[in-house]
Amino acid sequence: MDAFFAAVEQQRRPELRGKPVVVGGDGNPHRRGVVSTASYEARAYGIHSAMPLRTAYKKCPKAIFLPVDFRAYGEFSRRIITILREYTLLVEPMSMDEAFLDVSGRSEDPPALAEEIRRRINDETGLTASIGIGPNKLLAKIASGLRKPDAVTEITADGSAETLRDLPSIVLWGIGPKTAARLEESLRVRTIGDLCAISLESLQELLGPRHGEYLYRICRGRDDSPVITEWEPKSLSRETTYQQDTRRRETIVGTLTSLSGEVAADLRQEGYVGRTVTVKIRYHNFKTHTRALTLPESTGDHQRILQTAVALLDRFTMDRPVRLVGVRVSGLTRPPEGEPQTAPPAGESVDGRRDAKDGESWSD
DNA sequence: TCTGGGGTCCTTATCCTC
DNA sequence: TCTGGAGGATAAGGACCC
Repeated sequence: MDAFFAAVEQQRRPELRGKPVVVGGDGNPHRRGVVSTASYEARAYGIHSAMPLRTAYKKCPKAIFLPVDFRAYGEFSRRIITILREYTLLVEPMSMDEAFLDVSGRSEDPPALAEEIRRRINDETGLTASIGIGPNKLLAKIASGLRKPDAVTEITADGSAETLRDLPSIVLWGIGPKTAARLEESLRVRTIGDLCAISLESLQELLGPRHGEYLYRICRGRDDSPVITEWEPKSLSRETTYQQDTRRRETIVGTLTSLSGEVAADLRQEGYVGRTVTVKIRYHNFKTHTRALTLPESTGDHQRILQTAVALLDRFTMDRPVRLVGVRVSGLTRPPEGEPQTAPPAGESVDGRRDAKDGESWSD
């Protein structure tokens, strides 16, 4: 979808159409937060995703700044996914605004099919989409970004080498700013064509065996990854950035309490328990550290997660102001049939003996 | 001076067991 | 008893994606 969050806001509030709209944070450009999505009108001022809201405000003070309304965007997303599933059940949602479709089982001409899907999304939601067609996910994804907005673009197997050759290496999945810089500095690689000229061994020496081999394949347009219609999460987490850095332990413990509760609620809702608890601390200078502990058994219980998180907090040096605190639970599994995913509320413990033996009182 | 939040995967180091 | 791997689990950090 093109500028999805901003486009939804402009769709449901017609007075915003044609104006620079910036969606991000809590909608206050004087507080901490970054741009999630900028409308095309806002992009004309140099505003883009991941830019600090304060910076965006300096570039265009008259832009309309709005908070992120995930619920509203999720509704549009579901409507779009429903349309897509009419064409194939092999739909892999990548995020709220992006999905892969495997239409190799359909007989239509792919561009005609894509054009029909693009038109139906527009008719039924008022939003524009850009669709890429390719012999694999990698090339379809690149194609979708070549012409935006509201376009259908195809990369064929035969034409892929020529199409890719002069594109900057950073358009490839898995090459970000750091890797692009390393490739340029060490190997004078700037385009995908440059990358194709580098030996497998050189790439692996620079970037490691896995990443090197991966880049060697994708710069040639090779990708055999399947369209995955559903997958299991590996971790669930919550984190928050303070509006002002803090060094008060009570404040941080309070934050850990609410974050742990939110993670526990997510675990319960999604039907998982997890074994490893990780606490993340970002200091005022943006240095970010984690401390993790793997428990003897999985849990989804708020108090157990919180107790572990507080113990982990004590392993950080609290000599600098903190700007972000996070809690993550990983090593997720489905709890065994018939067992509660979380401890029952205080006074209803079914497992009091173990609590007493361990000397742990986390029933309150 | 500024730099969100929710994820995944990889690399490296360390410890432990066989 | 000592030594050296192999290999799994855990922990920490980093790059990347949307």
